[in-house]
Amino acid sequence: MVVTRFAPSPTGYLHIGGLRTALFNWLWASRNGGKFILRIEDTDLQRNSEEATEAILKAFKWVGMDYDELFYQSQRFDIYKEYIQKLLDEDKAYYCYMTKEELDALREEQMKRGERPRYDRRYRDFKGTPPEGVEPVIRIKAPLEGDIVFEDGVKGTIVIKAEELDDFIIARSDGTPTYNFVAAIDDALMNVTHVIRGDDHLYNTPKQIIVYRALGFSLPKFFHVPMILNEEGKKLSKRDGAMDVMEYKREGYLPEALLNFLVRLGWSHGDQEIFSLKEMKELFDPHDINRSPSAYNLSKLQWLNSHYIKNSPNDRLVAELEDFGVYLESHDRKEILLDALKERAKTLKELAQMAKEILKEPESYDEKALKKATKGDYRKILEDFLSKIQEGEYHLPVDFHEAIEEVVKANDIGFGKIGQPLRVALTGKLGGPDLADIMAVIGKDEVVKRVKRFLDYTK
RNA sequence: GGCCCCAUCGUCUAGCGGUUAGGACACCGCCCUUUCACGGCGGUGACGGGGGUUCGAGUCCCCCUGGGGUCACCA
Repeated sequence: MVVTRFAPSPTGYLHIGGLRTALFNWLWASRNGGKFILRIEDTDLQRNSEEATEAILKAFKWVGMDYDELFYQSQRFDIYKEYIQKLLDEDKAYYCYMTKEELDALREEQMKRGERPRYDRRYRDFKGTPPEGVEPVIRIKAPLEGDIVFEDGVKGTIVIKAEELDDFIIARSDGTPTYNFVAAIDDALMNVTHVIRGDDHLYNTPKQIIVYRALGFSLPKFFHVPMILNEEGKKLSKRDGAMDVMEYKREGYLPEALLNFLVRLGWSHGDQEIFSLKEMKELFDPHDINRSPSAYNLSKLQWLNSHYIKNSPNDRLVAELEDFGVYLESHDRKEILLDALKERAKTLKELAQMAKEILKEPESYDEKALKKATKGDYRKILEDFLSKIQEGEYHLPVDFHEAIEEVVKANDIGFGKIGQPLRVALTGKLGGPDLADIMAVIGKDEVVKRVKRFLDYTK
């Protein structure tokens, strides 16, 4: 069975790059009818926080990614201890009594000599009496010579010389195990078959392989996914705007748009751009992941988002808009409103803004729009229109449309002559949905009220 | 700096020795239209440079250049 996992350390929110690797793992498990594990890597008691874990779980929930199992490494220390002891017993790991200060000094000296800083293995075969008052760390015996070779599903064959590695620490002096050790143990114990992760982990892989071998575990397949760059092609950082996945929710993005955007970063399927969740699950294959890093680009995300908004049923939009302060549930013209608006919104936030601009009478009139709207005999035209609609029943867009047509005909003018002043009177600015739709949404009385107010204002 | 990875339009990418180098976003123009959008049609625009291999290289090899990653008692 295919088993994948996403293993974040809870030190902050879930960021966009993390979400993509999680997505890749999730999709691959799903495609194979396998299992997707979420594993919280909280072995460093100093750094991780419960809020961060909550934030990650919340983000998963928002995008709709479900996991089959959830683990916290902090609850598995007993297991790790057992394996550390096993390595100690088998002489594959050892206590190292070098203090942090001594290590720092060694590093500094090595740097001065132009060497690569690393532990010199001085306690590897230490048989004497340990120094007093030093709580030792435990190091693993890494191979002294040869190469560590593995096949990466994205990058191809990776060869790391043994000299590049040192006897890295598997347990801190306080007894807690470290990342490279526990990651390997858990991936093995949880029967993870495909490790898909950021390529910043490429160098951890040989270290983890050392652990696998020392314990006789069989290796999973590795896929190291290139990082996501910012729009300038540099490393993505907090300054590049939205890093937190939940920020996209706040900005009015639909989760399916975000996922669609992310799945196409570093992966493609011919010329296809739009992928439903179902299609992603059927088509995604980590073997097709690109070898080169890709840059984040907001306008593509916006395009995708507007696509998904356009294709959302109105009742979904009604529900989504409540997060943005627009409540349409009981509005009897919400279908007309939403149909007119969803064609032109890039985000839910914009959609909400546009809805508000129609539902509420304008607080002010845009200066430029005012100039354009108050040319010629706009007053007479608007007054004609007013007396026209005050006579009869006007409810549907077609009713209002007819009213406009009649005024146009009676005055022998173009549609624009009444369109512009009417639009500004109604919404305070140029641009926006069909006038007849707007009027049907707000109703005849409100139309009359707004036009009168406009006439008054421009007197 | 050592080691490693990467390199097609501005961006995401297709390409897997022989293509007028294709698509998408963005941008520009035209059409549709009461406006703004949507939509339709069209356009600008790329194989980083230099050597090889080959009858023939975006595709294979080497070098350069340029990006990126990594060198913790973090993960």
